[in-house]
Amino acid sequence: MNLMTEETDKFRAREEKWQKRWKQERAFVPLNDGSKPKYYNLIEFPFPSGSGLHVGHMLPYTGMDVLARFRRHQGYDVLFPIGYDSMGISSEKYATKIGKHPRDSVAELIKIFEKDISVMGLSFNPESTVATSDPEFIKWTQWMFIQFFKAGLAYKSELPMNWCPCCKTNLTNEELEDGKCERCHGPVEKKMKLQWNLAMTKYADRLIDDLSLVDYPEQVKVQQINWIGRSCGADVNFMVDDDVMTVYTTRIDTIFGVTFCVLAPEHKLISKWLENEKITNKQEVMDYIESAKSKSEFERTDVTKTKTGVKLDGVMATNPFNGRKIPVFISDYVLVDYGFGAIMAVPAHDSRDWDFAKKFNLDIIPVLAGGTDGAVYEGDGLHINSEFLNGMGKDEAIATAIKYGEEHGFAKGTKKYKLKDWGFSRQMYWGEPIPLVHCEKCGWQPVPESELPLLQPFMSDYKPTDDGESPLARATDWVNTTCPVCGGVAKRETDTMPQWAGSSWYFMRYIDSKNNNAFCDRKLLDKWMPIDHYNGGMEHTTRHVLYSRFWYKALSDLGFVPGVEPYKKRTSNGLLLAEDGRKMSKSLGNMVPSSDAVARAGADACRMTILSLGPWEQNVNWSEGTLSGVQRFLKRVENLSDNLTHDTMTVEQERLVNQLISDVTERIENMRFNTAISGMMEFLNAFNGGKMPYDAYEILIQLLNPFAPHLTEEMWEKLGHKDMMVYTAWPVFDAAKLVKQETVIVVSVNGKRSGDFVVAANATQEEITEHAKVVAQKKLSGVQIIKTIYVPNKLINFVVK
RNA sequence: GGCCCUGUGGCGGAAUUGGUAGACGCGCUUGACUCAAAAUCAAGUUCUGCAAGGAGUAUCGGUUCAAGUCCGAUCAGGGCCA
Repeated sequence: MNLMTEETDKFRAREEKWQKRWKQERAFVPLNDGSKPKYYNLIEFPFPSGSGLHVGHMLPYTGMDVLARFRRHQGYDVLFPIGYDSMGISSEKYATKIGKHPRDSVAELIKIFEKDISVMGLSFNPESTVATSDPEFIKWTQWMFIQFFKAGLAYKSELPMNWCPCCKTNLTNEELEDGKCERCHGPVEKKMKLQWNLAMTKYADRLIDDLSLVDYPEQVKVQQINWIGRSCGADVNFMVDDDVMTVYTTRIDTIFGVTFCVLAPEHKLISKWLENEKITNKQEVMDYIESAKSKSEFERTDVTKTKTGVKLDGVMATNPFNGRKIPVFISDYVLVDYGFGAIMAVPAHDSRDWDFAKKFNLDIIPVLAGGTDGAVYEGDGLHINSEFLNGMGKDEAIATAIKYGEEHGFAKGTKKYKLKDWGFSRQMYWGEPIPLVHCEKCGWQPVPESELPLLQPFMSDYKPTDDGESPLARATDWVNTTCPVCGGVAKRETDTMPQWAGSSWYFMRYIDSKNNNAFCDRKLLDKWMPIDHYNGGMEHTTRHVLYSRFWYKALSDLGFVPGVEPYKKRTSNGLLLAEDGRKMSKSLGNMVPSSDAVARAGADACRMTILSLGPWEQNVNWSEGTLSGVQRFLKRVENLSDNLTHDTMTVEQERLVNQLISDVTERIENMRFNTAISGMMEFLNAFNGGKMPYDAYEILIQLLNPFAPHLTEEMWEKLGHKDMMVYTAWPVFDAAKLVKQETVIVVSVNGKRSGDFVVAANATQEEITEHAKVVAQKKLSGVQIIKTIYVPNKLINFVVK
């Protein structure tokens, strides 16, 4: 590729000059004096990892930097911060790999990251940086947890957790990929352990309903709604002799078609029935339970696999609606932590139940009209074989059945969610210790606020233990403490918080990063929240974004933050892949480190290349060709500064300038950076071979500034301006000057193009029609014009026969 | 299996509400400059055809005066979920 290496040195020297000046004049520090409206522009902060920053990391930073600079030109007081998500499993793993303590490896990595970021000319506020591993930051993360604990949102419960024997830690469902550990890709086992939860499901309805208050891409909203998985259904109590067996169903209207029930292998009633010898095929049942343990949720609910299960001999349930006795099975396709871990099966109208009934030779009773014999029918139809529901449609039958069940006390209408409470315990060293102590007399008590932050003890060996306990459990001096209430003997909680804890509120610390008395001054929160624009990866839609929305709502209910939503607007960028179309990675050797690209072509060229590659939301491939094309463009812009005229602009030149302002403004606003750049290239091409009027050039430089801030500052200075470009007002266009003097009219016959002609913009329709007939003469001879369609300033179409 | 997205030259990609398909960039071809090359500048570059013309936005069908754009089916690729 033909990069101009001798030019690059010049570019680089200039870039350093301006970066230094921006820093000296605190150009990117918000004024915070109320003289301008605020704009909070946010990127997702990186976690410092060993592979360093490549051009892909720079994509969201650069795009949002263009917007930050654009908003400053528009007169906003802009907060555009960056920090480091330096607490959690990824930082710990990196430290382990290089054999250093995470506190040291994190500090080193942050230095490298800061350098890479600064040479790109990104306009982050250098005075508001935060790192989630800073003791001052941890203090407030822990403080917030304590508020949640006091409000009853944090509780301990025994849940089946995903135990990764390789990473020796428990993972939430969100940290699984295809049922395997997302970090080591190894298999995951189910393991029961007492752990801390945050009661996120309490907010499930609001997390769905409040989406109407925010501007997120439709796709993101849909994904969050599906993830939360709200369903309206009914709890129905089946009796098994004296035991109540409750099932959850969304189709209570099919109750008369129930021919069996299925329990999850972990269901509590099973162990009871095994103990009291109710179940007569004990060994078979126990074997099945054992085999289900090793399967992941993914395997268990895979609809394509054949159903397995065991009948519980000796157990019969009674359908409360008709008194019918039905058999009970256990099967692994029923999950213990959704609903009650128990379902009623209607084989005639559910394919999973159908498969199961066929395999075990069970009755199939159709209760909806419209099906055919010998096949499952999952469509709608009027109810049959259903006593008092006969003849009803779905909605009416559901309402009637719920009413009947409620009147008789064996069913009630309820809502259920797929969303689970947030498993908040981790068994790793490099996480915020959960700030609670357990006293025999007083139970769980929060660490007094004056003792925050509660840091982990220094441990040189912080590898997790083999038995699933946190490494902190080995630090007995630290674990043994006194009860903050009664002063008696107590033990500290040894589990730590997940990676997602710090990132759930970091954006508020940016606003007031050095405050010692509060996580953020309330007046400043009122001023800067909510975030006006938050851009980040699509992969965070159901994790980070949902967690932080929950966190914010919880703080809001406790009166600590204004409003109920943290992010007014959310956008997502695509991935920047390597030139070969694969993900950039060290091991594939296809990585383009940003520092390397800057060294070869300069920061301005690098920034514009990243944004030129394709549309914002789509995945794009890095291209060295684009890099050299952009560098050529920048060189031409610079050379043009020696080729300016002071002539007044022609009418056509004025139109081009106004059109450019209009286009670039609109395209930046809509994050269509690739076409904003190509628009400026077109503009330059329109002046090929000639001179550009001074005024036109000055506007081009202003529009180009957010993309190529260094070169444009240099040219701005060369034009004789003393002030820096950072706060110059954005150019405005005159709509009256956008009108073309002449337009090209396309002539078509029956929709097929047959020529075009140029006409004055003020020509009448009659003149145009006559002219068009001449142009299309060949195709119009010997035919009859039935209809003429005229699209003003664009096209005229003759419909002929 | 469900939900969602994408499919346009040799390549990356442009095309308000349906209204000139291929902007812009890369690459390539030719020319100028040069002993030569690089860089730069100029012209060209969807396919087919000498040309007039014809064909053309994954495939097939539909709606419309007019479809890359809207509708239906199919195929291919990707994402999220189960």
